[in-house]
Amino acid sequence: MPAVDAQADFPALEQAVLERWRERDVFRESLRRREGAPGWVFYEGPPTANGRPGSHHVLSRVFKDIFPRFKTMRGFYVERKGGWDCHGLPVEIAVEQQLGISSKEQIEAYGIAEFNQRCRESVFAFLEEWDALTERIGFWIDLDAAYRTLDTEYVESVWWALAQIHARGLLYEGHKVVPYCPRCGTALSSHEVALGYRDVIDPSVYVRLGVRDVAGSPLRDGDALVVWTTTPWTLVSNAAVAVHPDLSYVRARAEAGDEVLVVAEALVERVLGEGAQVLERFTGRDLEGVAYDAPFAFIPASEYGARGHTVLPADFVTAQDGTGLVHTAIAFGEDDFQLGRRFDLAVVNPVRPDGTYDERVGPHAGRFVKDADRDLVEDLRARGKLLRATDHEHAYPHCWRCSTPLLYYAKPSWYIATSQVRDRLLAANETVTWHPEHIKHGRFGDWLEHNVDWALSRERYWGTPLPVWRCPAGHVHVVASLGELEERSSVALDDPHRPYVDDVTFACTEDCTEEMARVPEVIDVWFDSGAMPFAQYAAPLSEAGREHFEDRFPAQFVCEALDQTRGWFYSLLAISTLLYDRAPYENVVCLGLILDAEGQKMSKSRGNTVAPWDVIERFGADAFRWYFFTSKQPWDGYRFSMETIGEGVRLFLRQLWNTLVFFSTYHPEEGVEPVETDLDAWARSRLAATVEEVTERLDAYDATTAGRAIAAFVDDLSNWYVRRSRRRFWEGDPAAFATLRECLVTVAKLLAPFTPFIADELYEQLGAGEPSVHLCDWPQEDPSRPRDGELEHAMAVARETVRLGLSARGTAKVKVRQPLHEAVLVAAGRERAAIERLAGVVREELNVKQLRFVAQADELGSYTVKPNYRALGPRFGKGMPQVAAAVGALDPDGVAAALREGRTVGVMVDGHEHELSVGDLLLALAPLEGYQLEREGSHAVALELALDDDLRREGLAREVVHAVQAARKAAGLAVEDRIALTLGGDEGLLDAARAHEAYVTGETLAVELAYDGRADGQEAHIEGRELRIGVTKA
RNA sequence: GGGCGAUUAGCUCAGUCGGUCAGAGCGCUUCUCUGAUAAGGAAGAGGUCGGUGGUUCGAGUCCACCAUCGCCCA
Repeated sequence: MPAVDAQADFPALEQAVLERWRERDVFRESLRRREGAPGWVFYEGPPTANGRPGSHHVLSRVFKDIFPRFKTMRGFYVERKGGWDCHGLPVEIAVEQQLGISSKEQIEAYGIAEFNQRCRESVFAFLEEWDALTERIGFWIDLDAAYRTLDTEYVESVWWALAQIHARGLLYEGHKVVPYCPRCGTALSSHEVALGYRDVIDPSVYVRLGVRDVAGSPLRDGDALVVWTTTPWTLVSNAAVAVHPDLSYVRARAEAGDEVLVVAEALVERVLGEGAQVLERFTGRDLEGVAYDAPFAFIPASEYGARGHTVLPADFVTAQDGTGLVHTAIAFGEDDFQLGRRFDLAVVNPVRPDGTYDERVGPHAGRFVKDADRDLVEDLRARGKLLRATDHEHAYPHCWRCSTPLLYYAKPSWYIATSQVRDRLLAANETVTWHPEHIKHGRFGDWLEHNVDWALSRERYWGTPLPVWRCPAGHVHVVASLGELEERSSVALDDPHRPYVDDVTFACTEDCTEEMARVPEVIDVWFDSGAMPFAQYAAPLSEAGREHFEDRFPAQFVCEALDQTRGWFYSLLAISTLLYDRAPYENVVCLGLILDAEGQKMSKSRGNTVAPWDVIERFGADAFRWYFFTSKQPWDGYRFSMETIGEGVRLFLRQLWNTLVFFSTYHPEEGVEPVETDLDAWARSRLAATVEEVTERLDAYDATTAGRAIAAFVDDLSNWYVRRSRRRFWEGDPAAFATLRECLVTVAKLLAPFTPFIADELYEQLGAGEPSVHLCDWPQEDPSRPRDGELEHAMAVARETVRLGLSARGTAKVKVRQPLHEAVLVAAGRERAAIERLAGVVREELNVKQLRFVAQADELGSYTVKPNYRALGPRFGKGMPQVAAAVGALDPDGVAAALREGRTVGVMVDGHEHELSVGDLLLALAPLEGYQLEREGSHAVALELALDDDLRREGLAREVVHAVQAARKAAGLAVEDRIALTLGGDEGLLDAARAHEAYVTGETLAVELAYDGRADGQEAHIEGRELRIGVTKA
């Protein structure tokens, strides 16, 4: 093969690979080759293309890529259909900003048709950049056939799903309390609410409410209930006070005061201060029905119904904070609302949609409610109803686009009764494998446990229209398709969006003469994306689509960021459970957040985002991918920095590449006998082990460990196999080439899902047959070459021995270039056999003439003996300290001798004799004077440091070679150039060179060697002696 | 306020079943090797494994509480 460029520029190389993929149509070919194979299904969670893709999109896209690639190579047919999320408030807001408007009135004045047309265009504003980035990072997905949630067929599938849900009685209009932005005039989704929490200071007020009707209760006239709130503006519509029926309450008097107040017993001190005097105890149940005077008189009790301004029992009340008595304003809190519904209290809302009080709240009418807080508190104080007022700092939700504090409003909305299928949701979740595992019963399972009905409708414009038609008599019909709509109305719509669909009416489907018209709302975008398993194929309305869907449901794999637990992961599960009573996915990988180098969340507003293109241009897509896959477990999140990615390039990709460069530098020689060595067998065994581990980890969706296993193998290959085998490559041993080639080709395949560019270039350079590595089958263990565990162990021992020997040299400050006579090794049994098997390797690495084994350490050091806790702990339990003491008192050399001979050693514990055998004790070596010795556990290497003249000369000869090599390099010669060499200078050095002339010429590729020391040569100094070197290309 | 997760060397992270191993890489210092490598090898400095209790013969690992950070929710 031709020589590979060692300085290859990876980003440029990747561009060339991309070009090759296009030319050879590799992605489609990889699918064609698996036609008819068992399917493995991946669902693409659709992004919205109305903003630039960021690094976090690269993260999710590369994880969405790796497993489909892996499964394809494993023999599955893995369709990868792209998708785009097209609807929703984020799109509307972007368009509002373009238009410079910010309210519903302005949108309607602009015209819904025009507005929605703008939205339709804006959705794909950055489609080109998305497509370009997707291709550039090697995410193989079919973007041509991508589903789009705005397409008519897609909308129809969604309608069909809603009709199914309605047919089961699970779609209803309900009054619930929703977070609402008074400025924007719409309810917000929980997602949007989560974007806007902010710490604010609100008044914290304790209000006393005098009781009126105490008959049958433990209270007396003149007592007052104490309630607490941080939203004084809701007090004007106080409807009731809630207590927990089982909680203990008291009548009590503050130390200083004489009034009798009612609070939860647990909160007496917090509310009334130390020294409060408890007069009487009772449970909340006893308070039920007690009437009280409302904090404000704007709205009379009668408006609320029979139980207005009385004490009601409620399970949600706690004694955690406040007073244990909860101010209840039906329209402004979910708990309040449910309580009101239960006790038949009317919803009285004196707040207008724009967040101001209406005329019922006399002096405050027309004011924004939160602005009235302070005045209302003063009013309470003036009328003696205020017990205490302080400031309270807490997180409060604000509109994420206009910063207005949100209000919680009871408003009519359409809901899906998911809470009725909660058990089925939980059962479906049980069938899912989550990564990381704790999501299953943690964040996600917990969320399902507390499932509430899905607030489906949005009072907005750009979305899938809610297909609910209703007549003035209140009959409701849900339309399941455009075909049905046309049948009923004789109107054929091309575009199902607003405003066109708003005008379509038809005769009531019930026994009724009225005309049905569509309700004005659109639906939550999360329903769109959650419907993708069938809607992406226009199923079930299209017959072909239905078949596609049935073949591809459920998915084996979905992957998104952690925040999708309450988003897409939930909407998928909910819809799938409602329609098919099963989970839509089998394996979920959750990805963590991307943080900047300081650990701050990346966001546009902070301006600390890292543009993906910068990374790609500097290091390449593979480097980016490799960083995400292997730097850490993906769900833990990333601290993102260019430097870390650069490190990965240097340590892994560069190392791999240079191994290829080395391979391409030499060529097998004709006529050289292949000699397969232990090193070859070792490399292949390590390769097999790596294939096994990578396969196993990828099957478990663990790219991190899998990738690190590949890196460990490449390191072994480069820094041990190649380093140890260099001479065989120079000499052209075909066995070495075959081994390295096999390793590199297999690494290319293992790496294909991780770093598809470099893997493919590696494969291409090695000329391994297919047009692309991505068309290969995944490597499998070769039954004729099983793993050789004994050899892997032997090599590990040999490398450890070398490490100890080099350490000994380092300590003695004897250069490796200086040969030594002997290394003395303490090793026995399996270890000794291992070192003997690989003695050549050990001798060369340590540069010693011979190895001598001693089975016992007596010659080199003395033993110490320690108890093996792992073996003895379970046996002796509490007796371990005594055992340890007894073992410590043993004579180590005696123990060593006994164990060597297979005898046991006795110790006395608690007056009983116990026999300890070889596994119960750990022997370690202590060094003895006189040798340079390194030890670890029972294993040691000592070096004989004495030099004779022969060794010295040989050492000098190696110094000469070293100097000549430096001269070669300085002369700019290529590694394979043959030279004419002349040496001159110090006689001792020349003597050494003469004595080892074959070695010197062989190492330096000198075809001639003269000792006349020409004057134009380079000068070197070796141990203070001068050497003149002349190097010319021969 | 609740739920979940995290906390190990200056930085980025491993650490399996509770056992005698407190680790790797990067960075730093000093050597060294080089016929592929911006590479490799050796030595050194750098740690109360966030804290406090508990369980246990034995805790980085299990439990409780606390602190800090993050995410989700209220």
